[in-house]
Amino acid sequence: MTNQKTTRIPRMTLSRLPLYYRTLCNLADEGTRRIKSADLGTATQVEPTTIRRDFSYFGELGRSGYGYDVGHLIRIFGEILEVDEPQYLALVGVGNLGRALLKNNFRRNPNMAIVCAFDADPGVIGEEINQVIVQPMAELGATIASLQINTAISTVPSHSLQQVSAKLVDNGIRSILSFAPEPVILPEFVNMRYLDLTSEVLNLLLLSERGQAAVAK
Amino acid sequence: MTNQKTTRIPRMTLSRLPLYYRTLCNLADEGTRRIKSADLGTATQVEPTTIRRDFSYFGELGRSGYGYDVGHLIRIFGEILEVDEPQYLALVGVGNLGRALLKNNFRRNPNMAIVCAFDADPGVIGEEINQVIVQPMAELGATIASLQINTAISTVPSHSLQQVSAKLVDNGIRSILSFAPEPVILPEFVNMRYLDLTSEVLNLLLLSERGQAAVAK
DNA sequence: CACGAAATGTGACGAGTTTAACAAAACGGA
DNA sequence: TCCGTTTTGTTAAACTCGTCACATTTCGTG
Ligand SMILES: NC(=O)c1ccc[n+]([C@@H]2O[C@H](COP(=O)([O-])OP(=O)(O)OC[C@H]3O[C@@H](n4cnc5c(N)ncnc54)[C@H](O)[C@@H]3O)[C@@H](O)[C@H]2O)c1
Ligand SMILES: NC(=O)c1ccc[n+]([C@@H]2O[C@H](COP(=O)([O-])OP(=O)(O)OC[C@H]3O[C@@H](n4cnc5c(N)ncnc54)[C@H](O)[C@@H]3O)[C@@H](O)[C@H]2O)c1
Repeated sequence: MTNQKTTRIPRMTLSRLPLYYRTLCNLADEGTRRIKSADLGTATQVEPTTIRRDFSYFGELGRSGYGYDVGHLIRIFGEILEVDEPQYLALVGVGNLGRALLKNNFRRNPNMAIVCAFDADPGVIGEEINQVIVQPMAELGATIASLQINTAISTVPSHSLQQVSAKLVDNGIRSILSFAPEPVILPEFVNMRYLDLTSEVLNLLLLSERGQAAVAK
Repeated sequence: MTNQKTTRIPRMTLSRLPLYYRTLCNLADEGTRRIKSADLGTATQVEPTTIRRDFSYFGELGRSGYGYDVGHLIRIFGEILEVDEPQYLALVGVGNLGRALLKNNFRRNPNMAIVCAFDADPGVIGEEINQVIVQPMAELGATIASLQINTAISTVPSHSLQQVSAKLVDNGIRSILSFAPEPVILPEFVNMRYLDLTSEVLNLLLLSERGQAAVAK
């Protein structure tokens, strides 16, 4: 467990990588070959200094007086984000939100896809959405084992989350993204992440009121 | 730079308020009258010390040797979050995601609701979803003016975001939550917030790989 | 009413993160 | 090739946030 040789990359830097990657891909699509931190800063709304520091954790990616090569950055970040490695996901809870995710199914990311879906409601089981057939919960274990999936998205209601996530973990899932804000108790090795749409809206409203005076950067 | 004007409330504290509020409401529903930071900590998965520090920014809300009065906390936080003030929202882009938001429509928060929806697709316009009729973009200005709305959710694709958000701002919207990760250029007084589901999943995968190589160099 | 128990509110510290400032490096035109 | 300009990578300082530790306050009971 003494894992000291790997250069430790700050959590905040890692969390900005997807943003950088996506923005760079857009720029490349528009034909942009090179970019300087200042311009990438206006595109991403991140301070140029922060961008340069972030990039520096992955080596000397740029050239002074020139900037960064967009293609090179995309290659490097794509490798770190493992966008080439197919990332298969399971979905539990095919309601309003689950259905939306399934219909879109990350169509812009060819290597990321929900490949199986589960629900407890007999009225939904068997339905085919975007080439994925909704399966009963009883088949969850066998399916994710055979597909070797270790990451799941949960769009079940709060009151089912504890039970559902425990079942997911029992069957080998190690990372869960939940859209229900219910805190759950799980083994420490499980990576649980919440995405509460209601809180996001509340935060938007909060920050827009109070941040008024103080945001003088 | 002596910025000791109002007691500035840390951003992280504010972002936890919705979690506290919801948890406290659940506790109240179950009949809990009082709570100590330790128990609220296990319920929210937040360190008790952090909870006490957070609460302290809003005054001395608790009593030593006793804990906090649940009803009192709910009142205080409800006021800060303005849950009593109805928060009406506009939605633009009634696709997969927009439809899901509209169908659910924050049903657990009685004072927060999407009250109007807009789309450019004639095939969607006129459709009624959860008592909201999808309107054409041409009516956006008049509708949000008459309803006095200043906050919007955008679920239009990336390539439409700049155009759509500019139109929203022109018509009085001051806060936007976008599900498309496209950076846009808007006046400074606009509060723009992104919620990129793809990035969220990538982050989940990235963080779960801590301990494995991936970033060695 | 007094006293041990319980729980809060906060000074202090440290880890993590952002930002300003600048020296060094590389570009590109003459 | 030379030189002013541009832009990076990084050092150091500022800032934010979470947690320890504990003095303080209040509870609840004998
Ligand atoms: N859709 C939104 O706009 C929105 C907004 C805020 C929060 N949320 C949260 O997202 C979550 C999902 O929202 P939704 O609108 O899709 O809800 P939904 O009710 O439409 O869908 C939930 C699905 O989960 C299934 N389910 C329930 N219990 C289950 C179990 N034990 N095992 C397997 N499947 C089970 C149900 O059959 C249903 O299909 C909810 O927790 C909700 O609070 C949604
Ligand atoms: N649904 C997902 O799982 C998912 C995942 C990751 C990202 N996203 C992002 O969320 C956004 C919405 O996703 P979706 O699946 O709902 O897409 P969608 O294509 O189903 O819906 C988009 C809607 O916006 C409308 N629209 C397009 N241009 C418009 C314009 N100029 N004015 C008004 N309306 C316009 C369309 O008519 C359509 O109804 C996309 O940017 C997508 O990249 C979605």
